[in-house]
Amino acid sequence: MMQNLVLKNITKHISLDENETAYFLSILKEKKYPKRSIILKEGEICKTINFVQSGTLRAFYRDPTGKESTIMFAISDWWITDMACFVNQQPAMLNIEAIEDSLILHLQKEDLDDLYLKIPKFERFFRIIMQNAYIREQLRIIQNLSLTAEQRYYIFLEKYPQIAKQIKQKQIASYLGITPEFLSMIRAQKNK
Amino acid sequence: MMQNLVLKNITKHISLDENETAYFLSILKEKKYPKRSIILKEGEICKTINFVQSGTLRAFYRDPTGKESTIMFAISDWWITDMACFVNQQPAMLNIEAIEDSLILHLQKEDLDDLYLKIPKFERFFRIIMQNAYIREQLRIIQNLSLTAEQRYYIFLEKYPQIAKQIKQKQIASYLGITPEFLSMIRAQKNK
DNA sequence: GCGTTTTCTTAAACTACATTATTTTTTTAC
DNA sequence: GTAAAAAAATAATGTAGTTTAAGAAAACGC
Repeated sequence: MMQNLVLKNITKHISLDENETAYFLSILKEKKYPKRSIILKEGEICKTINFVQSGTLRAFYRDPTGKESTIMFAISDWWITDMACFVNQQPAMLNIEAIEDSLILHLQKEDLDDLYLKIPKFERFFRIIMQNAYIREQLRIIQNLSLTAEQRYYIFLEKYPQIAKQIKQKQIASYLGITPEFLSMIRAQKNK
Repeated sequence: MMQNLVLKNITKHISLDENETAYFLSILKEKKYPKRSIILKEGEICKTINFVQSGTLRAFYRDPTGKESTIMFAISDWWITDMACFVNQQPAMLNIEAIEDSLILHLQKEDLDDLYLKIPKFERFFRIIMQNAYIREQLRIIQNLSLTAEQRYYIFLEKYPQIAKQIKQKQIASYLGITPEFLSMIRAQKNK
């Protein structure tokens, strides 16, 4: 079960033989996180990139006044980390929390660096993962610059119906960059 | 000269032998773009990823009302394309224009796909390029969500002083997601 | 070098969204 | 199941940034 999902994720982009599969699985560390627990806390060094086997995670930035901005959600079959912190092994800007009970596979920085050398196909795999992440973030920037909050809300609902079902409205609001009160107003409009 | 800059850019992350270098250079196509000329037009298929050897490019989205949002600038030593369009060979969302006379090296999609197979080290190279792009875009999202326009303006000036010197204020405004009039107000404040 | 076009500035009126406060609804903890 | 806590809704007031318009400054084309 554990193997299946992450291997299926990998083999969307590269194929692995038995040895490679065994080696890759051997460097993953599985860990359970109950709802509301913390996977990464700002200021800590982010040692792992994380695959969500089940559950839901949320990455958010907390500004000096305490205001939270949700940077991304990750559900089953997604990879998530504070990439800046992970790559450069610097203190994390982001917090990552479980918003449902979650089962996470951790891949350590050193193990990933080794993996790139031992099985260079993983360069390809993560090249594609990074490429997709870049494309996603750039599209989000375009939308944040050119659309109203209301338009962004309905696009979010369409694009991530699964996630929308699982999370609080205030978390959607903090992803859209608006207050929960204003999101409430947007939703009230709909029924006019 | 041409070789030097792009090779220097590549060898920051991977090393190439003579044959590899020659092959890589052979698939690049150099082209001059005078100021105000168009490298990519929305709706076209984006066939190349582009290295700026000299000059300055701007990628922007034009919404249905004609309002422009600048997505990125690229100066000497940067890679730029409409990545979503390039990767999936779909019609471009973005326009890319030269805002100075520019000398560009084009790398075609098919040639890059071949390159990944012939010299897999380039998977690593572009993995790192994509990773950095992702990190940059994510930081921009964090800043757009958590900072005021004024704060974003001064961060832009600090982070990209080179670019700031070369471009029009209205282009900075459209990168920050504000009107040129409001940027003028911000700048006027400073002198109080 | 000069007329034309584009960019920048200033200012008044406007709007999308924030803030604060109160009430209602939903979720959580035991 | 129930009390307490958190989330959502509603509404009044406030503000960061927009719009429109007009004049001044800078850049451009020939």
